[in-house]
Amino acid sequence: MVAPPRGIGRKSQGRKRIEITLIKDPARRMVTFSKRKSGFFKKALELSLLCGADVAAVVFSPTGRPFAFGDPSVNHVLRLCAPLPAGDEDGLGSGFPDDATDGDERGAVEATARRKEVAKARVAEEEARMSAVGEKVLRAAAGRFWWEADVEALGAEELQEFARALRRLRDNVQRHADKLPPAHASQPTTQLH
Amino acid sequence: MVAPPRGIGRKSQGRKRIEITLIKDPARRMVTFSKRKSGFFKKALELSLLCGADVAAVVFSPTGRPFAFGDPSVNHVLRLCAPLPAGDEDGLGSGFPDDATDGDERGAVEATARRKEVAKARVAEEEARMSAVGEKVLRAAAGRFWWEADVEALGAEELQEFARALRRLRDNVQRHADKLPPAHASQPTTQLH
DNA sequence: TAGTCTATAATTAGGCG
DNA sequence: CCGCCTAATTATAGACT
Repeated sequence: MVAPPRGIGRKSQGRKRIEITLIKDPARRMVTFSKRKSGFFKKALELSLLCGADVAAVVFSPTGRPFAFGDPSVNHVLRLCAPLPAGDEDGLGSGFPDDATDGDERGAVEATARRKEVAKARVAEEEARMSAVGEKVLRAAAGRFWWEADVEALGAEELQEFARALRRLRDNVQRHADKLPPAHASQPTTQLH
Repeated sequence: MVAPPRGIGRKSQGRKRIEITLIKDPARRMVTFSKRKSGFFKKALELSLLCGADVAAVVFSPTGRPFAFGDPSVNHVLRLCAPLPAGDEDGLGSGFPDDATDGDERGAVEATARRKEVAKARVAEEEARMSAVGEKVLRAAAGRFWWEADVEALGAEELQEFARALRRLRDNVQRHADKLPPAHASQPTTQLH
């Protein structure tokens, strides 16, 4: 625009702080979604370029539209998650919209079956492993509360895993503690659909 | 060199601009990766919270280590891509647990290395999952382990106390971790040699 | 629904412990 | 690797187009 508005010429108050909670107004929510989706994918791209990391991201808009980003491609990255012996469905490679600038693609169906299984297997193994550490901690806490467990009973590696888990959990708790106070307004992370 | 103002030394020169291209120095690259990965996942979380969108992201570090974020969970989001037809599609089953077979697209040596990384992946995924505030898959902790506590179900006061206990335990763990022999605890990244 | 613009909030490069 | 700190770079909420 050539001539900036005069009179009440307050062009912008600049960015305002907003609390990270579901935006009620659908319209504003979509605008924010659109902007942040762009920023999100941009971050994904920078991460892959700067660090040479493989990155894949899938996001469903509030209205259910799928968007995806992948470097080298979503399928490529997801394939890395599944070192499956059977290459039976090698013909996939196209199911996902591999660009951030798309919006109306469907049909990641073929590749999904595989991803689903892999994810399931991973979760199972991961839980088994963690439960091992968890049980050891509980054993070390015999009679007391788990948070009073005898840490010295853990090995170096277990200790590290344990510490990581704790840090994560603690941050998680902290995060919720900050925005819970408001009487009864808080709501679960996601509940759409 | 220009003599810096004597007296109190400047602690930092502040952020410097960098061009978005592969960072040569491995060490620096990993540092950047860690920081940006955090930021990236945080953006993913905010996007899901603000817009009630389902988001899933998988990232492989420069060393091949996998990290994932998912709200409500990676599996949940990916599942949205496949309405899972009535027909049986769970036939795969083989999973990847012990089938040493990997995508030999990278050679035997690297394959072995990757296997070790995959073992580590359990923890990474666990962390990512816990960081996803809306995690509902593991939510029904009835009979689960404390480390997957349903944070959202806690009241404000309980939350504070919980966080306090957590912090205390974490410090305790950290304290012991420092005393442990530098066996293999000092190299969390687990190089693939 | 997607660009533009502005002022400000948020992220983060580089250093240190 | 994690956390903290500082200062500069980015990302963006809000308002329009």
